[in-house]
Amino acid sequence: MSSDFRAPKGVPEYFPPVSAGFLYVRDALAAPAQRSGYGYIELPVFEETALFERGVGESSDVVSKEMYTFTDRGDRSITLRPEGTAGVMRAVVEHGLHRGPLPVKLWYAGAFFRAERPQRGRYRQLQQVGLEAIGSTAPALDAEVIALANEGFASLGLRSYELQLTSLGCAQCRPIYRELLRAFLLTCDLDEATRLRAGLNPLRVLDDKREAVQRQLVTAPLPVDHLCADCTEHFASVCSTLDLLNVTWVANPRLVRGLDYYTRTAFEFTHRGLGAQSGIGGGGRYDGLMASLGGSDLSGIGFGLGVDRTLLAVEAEGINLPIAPTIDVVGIATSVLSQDALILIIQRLRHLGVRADIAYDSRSLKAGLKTANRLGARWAMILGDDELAEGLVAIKDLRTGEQVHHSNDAIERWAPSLQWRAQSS
RNA sequence: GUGGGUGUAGCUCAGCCGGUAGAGCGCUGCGUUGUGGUCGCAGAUGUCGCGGGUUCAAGUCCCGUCACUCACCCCA
Repeated sequence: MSSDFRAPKGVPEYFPPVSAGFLYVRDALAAPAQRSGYGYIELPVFEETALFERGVGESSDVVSKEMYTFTDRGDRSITLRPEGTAGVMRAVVEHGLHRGPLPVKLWYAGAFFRAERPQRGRYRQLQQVGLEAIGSTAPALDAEVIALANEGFASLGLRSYELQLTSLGCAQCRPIYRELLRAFLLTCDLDEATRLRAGLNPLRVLDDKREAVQRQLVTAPLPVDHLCADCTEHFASVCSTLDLLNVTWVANPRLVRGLDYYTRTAFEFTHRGLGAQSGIGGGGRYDGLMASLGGSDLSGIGFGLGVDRTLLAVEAEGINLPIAPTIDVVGIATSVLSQDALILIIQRLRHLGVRADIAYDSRSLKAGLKTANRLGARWAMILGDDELAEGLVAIKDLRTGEQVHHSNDAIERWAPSLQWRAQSS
């Protein structure tokens, strides 16, 4: 409170015990990809500004007003990545990753940055788990990607979320529809900012939350009603495959993603109970993106899942994640002599997979036990001159109060009994 | 960028119509000599966000400012 420094505005920080939940959620969201043929890709957190301008689209809010952009010492314009897809595509093209079997399947996790006004669930530094499958237009791949996101959420025990799905059309049918919508929007009574958006990117007006706007849009033409034959068939196939995979979804013909590159399949996972920021993940197909970045004309599909928001969703549903305790045993030495022996035994235990710590600064056995208890240990291991003389250690079960002695040269035999396994909720 | 709410102990918060600051939890110690968690007793801790104004007197009223927060816009 009275320290000289504070964390930058809008940046969430996680520390024990909440940070364990953060790691658990992040890993759970990434797990489905890792067993489905996706390889890990580690990318720079900053890129040339132009990559995002061209990839994400200059008319998107993300690029036009939410990027952390600065000039580096070589006078280059650099931007902290606001999303993951553009960077993945750049890396695929740059390193020729698409010259192997297609589709190229990659997953990533890390921090992204958007210079927005922070609020609940909306941060300037956000954590995302994402994946991309590049080089195939197969609708079954769209379904796989969506199903993997769904599995991630479901594996956490989340229930009150919803998958919304639509198709935005392709390079053939979208431009025609776009003009149709633009013409329709000209007949509406809109404020200046919205009118401007209608001119630049009319699709974006469709999911405006304001009722005054939505009221005028009830008769607006919708993308799904103006798909070409190919897109219609593709979308129908995606839907039926999702049904086959038993993934529940609802059609939202007004769903529009915030990034300009999406074509055909677009989806979003929303959760009630996060406040105003309901999106916990989303993605879609981006068939023209790679070509627009100067690479081959390969299509792709992917998603980004918000780790911060998913953690909020888990909390909102009151889910107890099966998180293992941070330690099983705390060792207490009651004399200077026994201290060295204790350090060695603790090290052995750690190597055998027991989570073990030492009550370093406890001035008495009493204080040591108190420390062990407060650290959440299930057992205390006591080593004093008496035990040392007989080659023993005393193991006290802090829950029952029972105490037994073990020989300290048969550690392998009793170490397994000190592992407290996490229980699922 | 726009609007609302809130700033008091480490945390959650109380403090009425102004009278020089409190609770619970947590923390430290004691109650056993080598036995914690329960219980009992004792104790420590605050620029009452910051600056100004009104007043004999301001945590309390007024103005400004900063921070946090929720919401709009937008998004994960």
